[in-house]
Amino acid sequence: MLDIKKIRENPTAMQAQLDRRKGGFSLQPIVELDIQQKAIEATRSELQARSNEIGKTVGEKMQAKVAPNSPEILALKEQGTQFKQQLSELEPREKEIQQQIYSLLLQIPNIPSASAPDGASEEENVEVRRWGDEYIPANSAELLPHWEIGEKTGILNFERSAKIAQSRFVTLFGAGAALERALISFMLDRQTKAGYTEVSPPALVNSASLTATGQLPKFAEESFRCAEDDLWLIPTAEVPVTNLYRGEILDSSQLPIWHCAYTPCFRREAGSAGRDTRGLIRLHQFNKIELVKFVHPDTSEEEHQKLVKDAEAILEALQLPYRTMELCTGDLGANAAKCYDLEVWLPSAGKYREISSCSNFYDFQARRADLRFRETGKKGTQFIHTLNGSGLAVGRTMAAIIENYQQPDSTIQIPQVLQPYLGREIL
RNA sequence: GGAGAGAUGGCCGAGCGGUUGAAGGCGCAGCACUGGAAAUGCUGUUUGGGGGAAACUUUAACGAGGGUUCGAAUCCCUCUCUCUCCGCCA
Repeated sequence: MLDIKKIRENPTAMQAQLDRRKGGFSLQPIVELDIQQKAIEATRSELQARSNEIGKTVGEKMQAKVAPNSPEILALKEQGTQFKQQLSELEPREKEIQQQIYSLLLQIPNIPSASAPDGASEEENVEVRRWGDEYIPANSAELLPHWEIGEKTGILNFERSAKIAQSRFVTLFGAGAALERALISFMLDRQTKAGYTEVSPPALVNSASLTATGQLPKFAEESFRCAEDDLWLIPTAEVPVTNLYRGEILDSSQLPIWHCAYTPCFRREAGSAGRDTRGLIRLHQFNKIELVKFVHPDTSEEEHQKLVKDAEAILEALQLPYRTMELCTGDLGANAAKCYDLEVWLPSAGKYREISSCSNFYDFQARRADLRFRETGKKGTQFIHTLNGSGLAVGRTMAAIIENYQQPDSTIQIPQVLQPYLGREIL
């Protein structure tokens, strides 16, 4: 959520920054409602002051043993009733306008960081680095996509999963299931060593949580919902973990807080019919290790760079070729101010595919989540900066391993760092 | 799921219709005392909105939302959460 004060103070500058996104978001209606709201508030507050005064006076008279039904008191009561009547017209109007402002604000995306590159679409994302050798075998006919290898070796099963659930679900068998478990352990071990505190949060969250991180109201159709209970299946651990400190005021000495979490993630993939229908790339349920940071605003740029490094470290340890892309304003998610995507090399497709998205939200989520901190010993509060990134998506990592480590005989070599976890070298 | 109890400031805890943003204690910060500390004493110590350069001022908030009243932390209703007992169940 954007800062209404900043919008009020400098609407044109804010609008110009917002327009770097395209999409035609207008602050104008908010500005107008805000003016109305302030006018009503001034009147209401004045009326309330006078009404409070009467209440006080009556109290004083009663203490002084003035008879409750004396003309003096009755006159005051009458006045009070009149104020109350006036207030009862103003109050609902003010609330209504406040509600309108709030719901409009909830729909406005974040202002892109000054350093985010301008651009219209993903075409204009900027490659910041590339690591490892793209695996292109001499005889590319031998090269199989991961789902074919997976089905051949029996470690992935999509058909039976469709029977028990729907399409876009997978069941892992035997060494496949073990490989996933190994990856989860490896990633968590690695990130805990890097300084993140592991948490294991609920996988169902309420609407308030989804609103705080920015999935609601705009992306309701992307999440699975348990309507009876006002609970939703989490689309990412970002939601429960970021909400951990919602509504709290932390002390600056507690910052930064770094968490990593392994959770299943659930997405309806409503807008992606026909895309990535095979394999592990786009499932309704997948596992992910998420990194979430709560930091002092002064350090958030630096913390962001470190977070990207922590995600990249996993790919490097697994010896998977990748590139790091900085998203342009046209491809930036609605909540992010700045974002790097890590893309892993998938030989069967002959291209890089997103495997981690590392975002800095600045105070956008914190404002929605009322997530503040106080500088030790000082007065007043500020909003925390929140950041997160995948470290990494487990299914996509499996796909990348299967494809990049496939042997001519359709077996899969196990990356060295995973061998201690699996107790084998070949799968 | 049934029955009961409860939710107050960073924490503990009083208040149960009248000038209470809220006694008291703890904690924390500053000052005094001290060679330094402990102990002691004094002072301060919630947040949001509006106005103001500031001092300050006004308004709101005692789990959340409604209601009664001139006036609500205190009374009524709904919801959420916590605890105890019973039932059910991984």
